[in-house]
Amino acid sequence: MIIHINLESKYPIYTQVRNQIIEGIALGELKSGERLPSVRGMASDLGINLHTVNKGYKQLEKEGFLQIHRQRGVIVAPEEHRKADDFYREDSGHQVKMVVAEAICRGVSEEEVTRLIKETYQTFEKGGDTDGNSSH
Amino acid sequence: MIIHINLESKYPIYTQVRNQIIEGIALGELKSGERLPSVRGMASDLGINLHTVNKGYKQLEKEGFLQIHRQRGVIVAPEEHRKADDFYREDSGHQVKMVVAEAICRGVSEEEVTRLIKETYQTFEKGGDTDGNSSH
Amino acid sequence: MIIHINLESKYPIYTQVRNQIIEGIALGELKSGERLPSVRGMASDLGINLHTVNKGYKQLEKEGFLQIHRQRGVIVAPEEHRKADDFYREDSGHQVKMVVAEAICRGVSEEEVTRLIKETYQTFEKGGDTDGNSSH
Amino acid sequence: MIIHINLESKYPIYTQVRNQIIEGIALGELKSGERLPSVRGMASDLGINLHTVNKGYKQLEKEGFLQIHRQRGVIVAPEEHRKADDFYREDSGHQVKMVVAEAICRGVSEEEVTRLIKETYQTFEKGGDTDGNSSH
DNA sequence: GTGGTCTAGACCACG
DNA sequence: GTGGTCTAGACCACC
Repeated sequence: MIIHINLESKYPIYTQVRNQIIEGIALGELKSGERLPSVRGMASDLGINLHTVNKGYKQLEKEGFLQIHRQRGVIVAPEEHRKADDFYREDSGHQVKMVVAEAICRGVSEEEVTRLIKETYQTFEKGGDTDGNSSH
Repeated sequence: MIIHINLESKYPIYTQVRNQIIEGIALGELKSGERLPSVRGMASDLGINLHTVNKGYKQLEKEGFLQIHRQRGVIVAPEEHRKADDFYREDSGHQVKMVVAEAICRGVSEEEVTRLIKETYQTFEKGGDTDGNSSH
Repeated sequence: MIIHINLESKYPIYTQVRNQIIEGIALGELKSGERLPSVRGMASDLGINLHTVNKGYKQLEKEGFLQIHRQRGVIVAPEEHRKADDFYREDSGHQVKMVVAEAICRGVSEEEVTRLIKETYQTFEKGGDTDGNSSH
Repeated sequence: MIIHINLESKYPIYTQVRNQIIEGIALGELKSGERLPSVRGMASDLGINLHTVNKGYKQLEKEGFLQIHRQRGVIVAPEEHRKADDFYREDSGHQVKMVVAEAICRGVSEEEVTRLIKETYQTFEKGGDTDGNSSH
């Protein structure tokens, strides 16, 4: 599981960390129960501040993706802990709404969006993220 | 065109303004060439500062959704000005990737996501004519 | 002498009027002593506010390009009245400096800039220099 | 890198800041990757408001001259990010046209303009001080 | 009356 | 300590 940090990105670093860990789980690179590097280790690997990594981990814990134990370290939560809840549904619904609204405004058809979704699913099923590190 | 501001939202106010104007355009409530309230008028309606509205308007102008004229106010840009460009495609691609990744992590199937997209498109289409013939 | 107003331009309308009158003089379309449309006439032709035309005219008068008489209307000033003065030299020097500075920053060579200047001069000379006996 | 603000100038303060930073880059005083003062520092140095500095920085970022990072401050963009694009070419073409038109009207010969361009280039190449009357 | 510019001062997000 | 956001209020440019 390699994480790429783009210091030029408009997204804060802790969000990049969070996003790429979620991608890792979706790709199957990170499995339930698997252990992640310690906050210090990850921060050192990425050359960033340890508070930044900690913030990403904490958010993932709050969202049900990770479990943080004082002694046992950080592990990927079992699937049951990260089922879709109301908060997730509301948030993703909003994101989808904005993606669709902007697509309509820009003249992108529903077929194109659906195809993009399908292709994106395939990249995850294939287990190959080919998108490298664009704008993380 | 009514805009609701949520001061508790994690999204900054100017982004909420931006998003809801994009929704309005997608819904066809705002048509090309139509005039938006002045920054002062909108700010007063929403109970927020005029600079905040101005920032939302400026971003929409940069993105090609609006045109801001010195004294003639703010109008919705013609469709040609808001076609999909590379910057948009990269950004929306990233958003879609994160939506899909989180959906996979949360056990949401591709069918569910596709259905949500479809339903969202329908809510916009139901809104009626999404501009396109306003230029005659 | 036809003037085109671009309401979408970032330049104020009165500046567009001013600029195009200067271009007209440079092209020889407007000759010394020639009469310009009245403020009202020009405003009506262009479909703009008469104060806007008036502001453009007033600036040109201040700069020595026009003479405004209550009775005889607006005429192009004789060449002697629009010779280069210190104020002009300072201002154009500053404009040239910024053009050059930005060209350097953007990797545009001196040759390219000089060529652009030459080409621009040619477009004006092609327009036909019939303005008295100037030596340009 | 010293910036002079002229409160009496017809150019807005944020533009003066922008222009002089571009001059600094052209002169080689500011090199790619070099850090600029923080908005607060610069504002304090110049005796102006931090929002004014911020606006100048933001414009330079939009134009590709600077990169603004959340916590790492403001740095000069690498040369690749500030290559000539269509928008620049159109804008500089217009500026050159007006400089030439006014020069013709004022009886300034093409040779004089070309010489001024050459001299201006030399002041930048020399890395010398051109600041006699910058944006005053 | 419109948007543009500038100021002043506060709190937050980020690292 | 950095830039980001938001507020409040002033005056100017433009039409």
